[in-house]
Amino acid sequence: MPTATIATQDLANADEDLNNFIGYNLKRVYSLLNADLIRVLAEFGLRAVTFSTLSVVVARPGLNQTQLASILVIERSNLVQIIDDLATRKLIERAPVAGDRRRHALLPTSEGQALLSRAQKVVVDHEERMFASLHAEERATLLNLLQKIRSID
Amino acid sequence: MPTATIATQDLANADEDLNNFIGYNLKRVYSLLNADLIRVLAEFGLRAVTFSTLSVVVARPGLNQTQLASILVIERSNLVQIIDDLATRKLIERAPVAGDRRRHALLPTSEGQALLSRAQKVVVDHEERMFASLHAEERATLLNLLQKIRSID
DNA sequence: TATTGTTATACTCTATAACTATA
DNA sequence: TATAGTTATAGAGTATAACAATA
Repeated sequence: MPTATIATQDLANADEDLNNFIGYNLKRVYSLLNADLIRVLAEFGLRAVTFSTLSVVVARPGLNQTQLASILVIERSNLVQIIDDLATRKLIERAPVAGDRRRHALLPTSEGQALLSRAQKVVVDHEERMFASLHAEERATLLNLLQKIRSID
Repeated sequence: MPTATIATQDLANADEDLNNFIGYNLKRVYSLLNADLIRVLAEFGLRAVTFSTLSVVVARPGLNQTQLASILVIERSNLVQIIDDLATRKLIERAPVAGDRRRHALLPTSEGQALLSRAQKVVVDHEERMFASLHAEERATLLNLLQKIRSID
């Protein structure tokens, strides 16, 4: 065996320095979650961002695109195709706003609300699976810690 | 004021449904962290993935690209340009492996080790800043919870 | 036949600049 | 002049297929 190779067992902890960083672990977890979320949302023809957008439109009907972009922290320009996607599928609609013809009030259709309801259940199941190694209190702690970090923003 | 508009104060919690999902909070935190990490690593001409790669090469000199790709969970094909980048800058080198001319043993240069040392300090500072709202025990808890979630993989 | 590194390519996500219509 | 929505575009990040060299 050549001297420059390394034993298989040593590979397990080869990223041990990185594992001390919260950010590295967070990215790895995010990648795992995201891959599974993409998979489960595909059933509904949704991506993570169209799911999020539909959620906010259902929760706050009447928002315009600038407000929505601000809430979800995405560029207005990138929101256009997201809204197009949802509107083409009749899940939301762009309604005219009285008094300002520049704006569109975004409203969910009943189909949009129904699809969101079904998708939410599947996302809850997805999280149940992904966080199976944590008990309820640990999940609550994790949620709380993440929200605390977000509070710096 | 048109009926379809919404009061400013209602915008604050417009993503309240999403905020019940750990995944949504995790993505938002990841985005915050990543933006700051990109900023601080730019000083060293590093990206997150070149920093990670350099870390593993320094920790485990002699790995080949297939092993490294497996450790970092990135495609071998995408690793090529990452290694090219680090090698061009003389931070690592591709050394021949005795007995297998297909493989390269990846070795850090002393410049690579020195740059990594300096970059690690800056990444520690970056995490210190980003997690300022958490005390030491909370940070340890967060790290532990994230590693538990990764254990399903 | 299988593996290693590589190239080419495509798709998603994200960021920026500039346009139009309206205010 | 400023704002809302839009278009175009470019840069990352990521995934897949196929190839040459070597095992």
